[in-house]
Amino acid sequence: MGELREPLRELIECGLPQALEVMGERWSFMILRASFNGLKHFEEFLSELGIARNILSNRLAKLVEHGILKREPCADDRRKIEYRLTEKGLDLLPAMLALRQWGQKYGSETVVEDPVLVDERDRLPIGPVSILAHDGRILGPQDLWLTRPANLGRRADGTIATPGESQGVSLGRGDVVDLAEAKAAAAR
Amino acid sequence: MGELREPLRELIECGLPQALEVMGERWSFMILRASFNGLKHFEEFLSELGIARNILSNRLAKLVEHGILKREPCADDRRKIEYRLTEKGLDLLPAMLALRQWGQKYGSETVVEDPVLVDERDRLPIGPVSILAHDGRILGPQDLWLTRPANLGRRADGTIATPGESQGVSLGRGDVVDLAEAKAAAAR
DNA sequence: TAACTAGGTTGCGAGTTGCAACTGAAAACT
DNA sequence: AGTTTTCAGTTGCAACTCGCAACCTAGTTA
Repeated sequence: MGELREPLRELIECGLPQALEVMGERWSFMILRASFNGLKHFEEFLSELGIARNILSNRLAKLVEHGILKREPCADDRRKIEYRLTEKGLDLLPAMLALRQWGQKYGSETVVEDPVLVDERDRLPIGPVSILAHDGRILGPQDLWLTRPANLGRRADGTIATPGESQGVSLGRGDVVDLAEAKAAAAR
Repeated sequence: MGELREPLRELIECGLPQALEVMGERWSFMILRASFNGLKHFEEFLSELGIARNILSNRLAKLVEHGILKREPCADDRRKIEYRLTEKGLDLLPAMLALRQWGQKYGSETVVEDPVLVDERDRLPIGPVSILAHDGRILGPQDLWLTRPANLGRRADGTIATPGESQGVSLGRGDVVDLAEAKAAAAR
């Protein structure tokens, strides 16, 4: 594995900071979850989340500004405003579920009585949010490798994969990382 | 679909708040990513992330306290301390990747030259972080349904699935949510 | 011994957060 | 019509957190 160390460019350009700009704020994920749960109105969020009015107002405005929620006046009651998830907001579902599954796996209290997310086809609980290979295999840290776009492998049809497609994700730093080693180290 | 509305119990018990307690802090995810990138020492994080010393100190301590990183004095130089990911920390990889993929998908600048996460088997870029059904099918928002544990389906062998296993995830609120409807609404 | 390095801690100003009270418009009651 | 209630905000103020710079301490190097 060649030494691969780039001139340490700013890490601002890797997707994560952009995501955190909105979702890193203290209440954003809780509001997002409430939206996934079907809440739409200001006062609903307010009483459900126990957040301060001004913060909620501010957060909702930011989420709307970033295109995660959209703000529509209600037809039947013109005081009311509906905050609904956009496509962009719905796309945060994997991230939210991954976080929640992690929190649940390591959290102290497990409340089994709460409703459960199921596959509507067979009503069985969903599995863990997973990192998939291009062919659908589930990948763990030990299966991942960080490399330069130039060193990408070739697909069966001989075409070179481009990082942009299929959500190829940059880790943003010019270092080859052996996640398997990291995993081994974690095991002590 | 029966009306399903619980007495609005506190939402603190759903995994997400527990996750956010640590990872909701402003720099936690950036530090985590740096860890995945192989950074181990205080001064490395400091210069790489551009974070303030005191905040970094505080965040690292919290991450250690929550068992995401572990703090080990370096063998060869007893001034140095290594911060390494634990198993619990490694388990945050799907959440971090999901966030990053989202940020990259909707972010303005796409830097193609950055290194890319690949499947080490064939060196092809990884796919999107996905929500899987128990049988491995990839699920979208439209395939998900929120239900009570009592109404779970049965597996092929006739056993009733338990929410605890296979990362069944509670949304924490006693409301049945039709995510397909939400998706349709998002489309405008 | 002096200088340097790694990892913190402390003090200070600026920015955020939470709480409570107030506003202003639309709906509901009387 | 006139009062009250509801909805979604805004404003003022206290408490907390952040970022910056300076300082501190133990271990290493010259």
